[in-house]
Amino acid sequence: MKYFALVDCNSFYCSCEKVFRPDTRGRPVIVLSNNDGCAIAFNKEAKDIGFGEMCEPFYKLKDRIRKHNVAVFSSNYALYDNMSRRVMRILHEFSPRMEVYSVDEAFLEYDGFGHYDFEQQGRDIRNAIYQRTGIPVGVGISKTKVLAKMANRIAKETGGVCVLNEDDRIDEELKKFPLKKVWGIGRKSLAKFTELKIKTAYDLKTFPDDHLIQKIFTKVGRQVQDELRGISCLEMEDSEDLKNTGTSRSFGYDVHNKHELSEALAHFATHASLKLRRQKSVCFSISAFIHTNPHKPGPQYFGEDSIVFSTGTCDVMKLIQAAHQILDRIYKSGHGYKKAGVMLNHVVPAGENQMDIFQEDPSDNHKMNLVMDQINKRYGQHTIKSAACGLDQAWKTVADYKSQRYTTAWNEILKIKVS
DNA sequence: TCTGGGGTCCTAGGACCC
DNA sequence: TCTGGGGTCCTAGGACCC
Repeated sequence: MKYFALVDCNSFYCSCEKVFRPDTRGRPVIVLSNNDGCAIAFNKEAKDIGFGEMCEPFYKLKDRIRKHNVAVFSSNYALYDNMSRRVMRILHEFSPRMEVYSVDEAFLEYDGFGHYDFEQQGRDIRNAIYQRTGIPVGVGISKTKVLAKMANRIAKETGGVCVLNEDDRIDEELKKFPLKKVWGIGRKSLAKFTELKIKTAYDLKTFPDDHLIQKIFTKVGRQVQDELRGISCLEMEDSEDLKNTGTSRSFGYDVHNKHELSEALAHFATHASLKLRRQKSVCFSISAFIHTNPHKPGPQYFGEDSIVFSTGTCDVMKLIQAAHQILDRIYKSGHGYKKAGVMLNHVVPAGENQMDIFQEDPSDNHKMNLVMDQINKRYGQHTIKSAACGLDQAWKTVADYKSQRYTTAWNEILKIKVS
């Protein structure tokens, strides 16, 4: 019998900020999305006083934030990514079979051969991560991924570790567990389940008509149902390579000028191509889009197009060029653009490109890409870049409450004053 | 005034082929 | 004029996740 553990960092972004800002201890903490647009992460203190609705616009919260002395941060992905890596590295010591599911959570698999004291294992994981990173985590362990997810939810309310092993105990918890909290059940299917009078996880587990579930909720719904029954359908995914990747941003203001859009797209293509090169992959197509602000009244425009390459590429210059070609096709003057982005699709490992990518296309300058990456790694992001990205980048997103990159930039390292 | 960003998987249906 | 059946591949869009 296999077992799955789900380890999930408690309000991860807030916890990262708290590690370096002990003065926020005991205070509510909120982290904002890109562009300081809306609130996306809340610590327990913030949730306790009523915050917690995902993606509520920041401007609507300002009064309450002031009233409750909430500590507010712009999102600082350099910090979160680095803290995430530290957590994952520690976690890896606990099982060789690990799947990093997101920036703040990972599955561990335990095979059926060893005899494990899972309660103890859970406590050890928590202690190790907290001691070595300052990040608190919850650990849920059970027979399937869906049940491990559920155990993790329970763990967060009951002291940090929850092991669901005995069938009677599982059923008891399933009966108390609302369907909408089950992993894989979203808003749309919840409505349909309600029509079928399926309200709890237990209702779904014991629903007699499997064919009906298959018909309405497709394979996905059936898998959730089986997983709740303790039949494992969702395996560990071992490849961490992205299959698609992209970069997009909302702008700090409405952009009317095509030149600014072209700079932004160059910037996004640069960023996305770096993600490709990091995992030693190439893409066979690029798409780019620009769109107006959907929250504003008046005519909207959403322009998008793509270009397919005959050979895979991760060459930043080639991708910028392609993004600009797309912009020429989709740009319409007279609109104020609020958001744009670049996506790289049909991604495959560079080695799987029909021929060796490093010899295949002479127009791809790989040496130059490698040198640029090395310089930027050593001296900081954007030290060297294509002039197409522009210099002032006035369209940049707003981030008025950003903390320092304590762990990844020498000049922003934590300073301690002794007085 | 101010409303995020980045992913995955699945299915239906069209295009195409024999 | 009448006009089958079966298969594959691809893509757009839906749903879900963090």
